Amino acid sequence: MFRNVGWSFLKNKSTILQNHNHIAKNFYSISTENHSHGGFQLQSHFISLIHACKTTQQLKQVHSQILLHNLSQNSWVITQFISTSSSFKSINYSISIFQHFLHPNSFVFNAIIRALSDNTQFQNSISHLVLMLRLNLKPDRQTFPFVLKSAGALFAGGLAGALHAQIAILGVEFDSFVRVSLVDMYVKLEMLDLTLRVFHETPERNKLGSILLWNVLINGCSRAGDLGQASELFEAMPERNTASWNSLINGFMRIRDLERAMELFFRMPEKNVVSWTTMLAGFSQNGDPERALAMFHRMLEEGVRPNDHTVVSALSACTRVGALEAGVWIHNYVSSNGFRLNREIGTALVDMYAKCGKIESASRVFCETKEKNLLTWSVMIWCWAIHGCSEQALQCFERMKSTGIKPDEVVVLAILTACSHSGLVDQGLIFFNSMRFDHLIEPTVKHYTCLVDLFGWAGRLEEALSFIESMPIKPDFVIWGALFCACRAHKNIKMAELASEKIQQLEPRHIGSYIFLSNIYAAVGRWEDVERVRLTMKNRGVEKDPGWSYIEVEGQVHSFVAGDRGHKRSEDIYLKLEELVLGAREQGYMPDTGWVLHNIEEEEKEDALGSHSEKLALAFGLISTPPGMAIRIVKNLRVCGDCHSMMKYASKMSNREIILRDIKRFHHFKDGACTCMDYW
DNA sequence: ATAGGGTTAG
Repeated sequence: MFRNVGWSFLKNKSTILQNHNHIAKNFYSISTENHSHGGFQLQSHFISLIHACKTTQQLKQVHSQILLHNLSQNSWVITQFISTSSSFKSINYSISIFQHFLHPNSFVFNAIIRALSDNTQFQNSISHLVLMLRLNLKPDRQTFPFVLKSAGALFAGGLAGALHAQIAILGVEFDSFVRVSLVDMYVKLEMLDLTLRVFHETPERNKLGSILLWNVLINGCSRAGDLGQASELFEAMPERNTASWNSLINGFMRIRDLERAMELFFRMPEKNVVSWTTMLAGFSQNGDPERALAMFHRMLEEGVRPNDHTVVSALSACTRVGALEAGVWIHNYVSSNGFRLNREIGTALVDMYAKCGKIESASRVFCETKEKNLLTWSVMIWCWAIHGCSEQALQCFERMKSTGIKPDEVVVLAILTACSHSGLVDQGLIFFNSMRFDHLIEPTVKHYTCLVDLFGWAGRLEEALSFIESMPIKPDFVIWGALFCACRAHKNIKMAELASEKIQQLEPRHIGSYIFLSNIYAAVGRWEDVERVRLTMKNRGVEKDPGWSYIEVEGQVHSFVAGDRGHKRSEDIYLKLEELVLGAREQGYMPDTGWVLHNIEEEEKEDALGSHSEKLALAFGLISTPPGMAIRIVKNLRVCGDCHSMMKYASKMSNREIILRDIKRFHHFKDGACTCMDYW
């Protein structure tokens, strides 16, 4: 009878309460909590049984015994049960046990609130605090740390004050655990002034043992980018541990001060896996994936075992530079060192393979990854999209929806991108409208840009323009840039000039606007206008984006900038390049000087077009890999049109596949053609 | 007689 009484919390809370009161009146006397000596022994016996369980399977066997021995209403046993199944990530099992418990006391509530918080059901954990208060049960010092963690994780700023007040009312404000959690919640909510206020109100703050409080605070200052204050606190604190150092290092990494971060890292007395991971992730995020990977190998040499975070960060570094071999090495390392292919690692591997040009391997790992969330699906769909595989992207999207996952604005953006790369105008419009009206997602400027690409690719320029003009939000320079690219591809100079004007109004110092304008003049051979733009740009001192290309050869990543002569095989590279140009000319290649503005400074020093970073990487790839082997190049900007054309010739002449990733998409060159169909 | 807080990632 007891077992059949379930609580469905989320559906109707007032029914729950009526249920509870009814049950309380009628069945309280049959409570099986047993205070006799024999009952205590039985209870202890089951608690040790629960603690001995290693899997949910075993736990379920103990559960059936608990039911047989009439202990399913014993709060001591049930508390242990909830915590243990939660630690096995079987949160639904924890919830079910809780729901079959008729008169939960504060211990049982604390257990479920903690379990929900530990299993990222933050909203639900707060709902249980509310329920607890409704049942007139007093939350205590054991309740709040988890509730506060949930509020921080939910970024629920509106809750902060109410929880703080409740804590004060219940008189647990100065419990050290509650205190740390309170400070940490304000940190997560990015309320630095309140964080500091709570810290300064803490009487114990200068005593030994308050290290956590200081660490949380240093982390808060680091997140807020106030490294001056973080450093001061670090110096002033009564004692330090590895986490203190780690938090400060992370802060310097966040403000891109690699030197200070490194200095601290080398100076710290003891490094743990977090220290190494923080450095690795910091290098990777600050555009130095090579040093990031070096960190990974160094930590292995030092015998530090990486954890999931480390692996994800290392894979992300590979992804940035297209280091396929390094990525495969990490994949092997993970498989043979007892790492589980969980959601985080699975997603990172999918991203790595796809962005290194191995879309089939990405798809395989995606299938092997059993735990998928919205992010996992988004990454896969996004990858199909940038590879121009719109059919797979659309299929994947439908499969995602059929598993019950609701699309968000990011995944819709991926789908629209897929449509625009394949000219699926009508299909794209259907998704766009479905996003707004079925899923009630408000489109962002990025979605509108995608639609402009969509019309543009299909050559429907008038529709693209009227679409921009009818947008409910103000068009930015990126969207005009999209229109501009469409005009260039379809040689509509009048509309291109309009777009270019808009771009220059919105972003007068942005190099893109000059490049755009120069490109369009070059496309129709108005060379004096090209020169005029170049001079304007020079006079205004517009800085160029440094363009670089990466290529991995034998597990080693080589990077090139335009006009680069720093590589040790530089001479051979330029010889090969000359040979390529000559060969291509015989086949009809003409240097497309409309693209020189990409590297205006080098133009003065070098033969600008001829030494773009992607061409150097290509030449190096050709001379340093065996014939027939595919060449993979990663470029940080959009590939230049002249290089794009050269790649086509090169793929034909060398009889090789060239896989080039630029900032926007993948280009697969084969037999003189590219999968992007010359529109990107 | 039940029990707990911070640092790294996509």
